[in-house]
Amino acid sequence: MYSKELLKGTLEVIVLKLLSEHGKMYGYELSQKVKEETDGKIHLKDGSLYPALHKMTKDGLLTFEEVNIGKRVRKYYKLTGEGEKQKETLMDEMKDFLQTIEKVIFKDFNMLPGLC
Amino acid sequence: MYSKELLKGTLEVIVLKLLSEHGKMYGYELSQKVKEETDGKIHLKDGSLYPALHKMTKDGLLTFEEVNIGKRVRKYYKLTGEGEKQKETLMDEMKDFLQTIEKVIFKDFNMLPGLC
DNA sequence: AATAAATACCTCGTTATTTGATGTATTTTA
DNA sequence: TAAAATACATCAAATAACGAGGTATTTATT
Repeated sequence: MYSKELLKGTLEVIVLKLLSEHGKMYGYELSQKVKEETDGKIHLKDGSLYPALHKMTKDGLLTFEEVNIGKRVRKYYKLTGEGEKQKETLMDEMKDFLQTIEKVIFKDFNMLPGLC
Repeated sequence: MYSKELLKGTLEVIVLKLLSEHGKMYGYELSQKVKEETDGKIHLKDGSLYPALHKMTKDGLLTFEEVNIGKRVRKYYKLTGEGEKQKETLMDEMKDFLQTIEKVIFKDFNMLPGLC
């Protein structure tokens, strides 16, 4: 696991990206997906994820619908138009950020060839 | 400039890397160097940098010597042995982190393959 | 059948880093 | 000579993620 400070600012863009990719997902599914895709290196924890989903909904980036699964209720989230725009913005920012960090810290490596 | 959250957790590793590279540097010099190397995209601000240098010194990662330049005093910082070790640790962590973020957010990026 | 583990949501006080504001003082440039 | 750059410093405020705690259902294990 990474120091939590490093993760700051990554939660929102990760959620937006995954929802953009998969159409609709519920909270628990998002956390499982991220854990799976990062080999357990990134955890979207309950205490971070649910408040973030609520905030993003309040900010107009997401909407949700409740679906009954037996006696449980799942909240499926999806992007709004604004959420889609924000996804683009944050991904551009993230890409630029990764490249800048790579340059200043790893200038003698080429660790992120996919971002060229 | 990046959303300030993204920069969290990057300050320490940046300082350690630059000091490792240049032997000894003073605060103002560090901030100028980072600004220069990132085309102004990353600012180590006074309010962040000086407290961080003090903390890292307290933590045994840095030592400093004061040098008189006319009537001014510059504090030249350099890495301790522990600081060198911490540099390695944080660089490894950062590299892993960047690659993980790239994987989860930019996995389908293969635009401009000829420019790599 | 009983129990543990996994699923699925939630809240809220604590924590830690960065920032912005503010300050002092010297040296260089216009 | 005034402005800009150099060079250090402190501290209250902001804020995002976390940990701890909670409720409840479903599935797997013993």
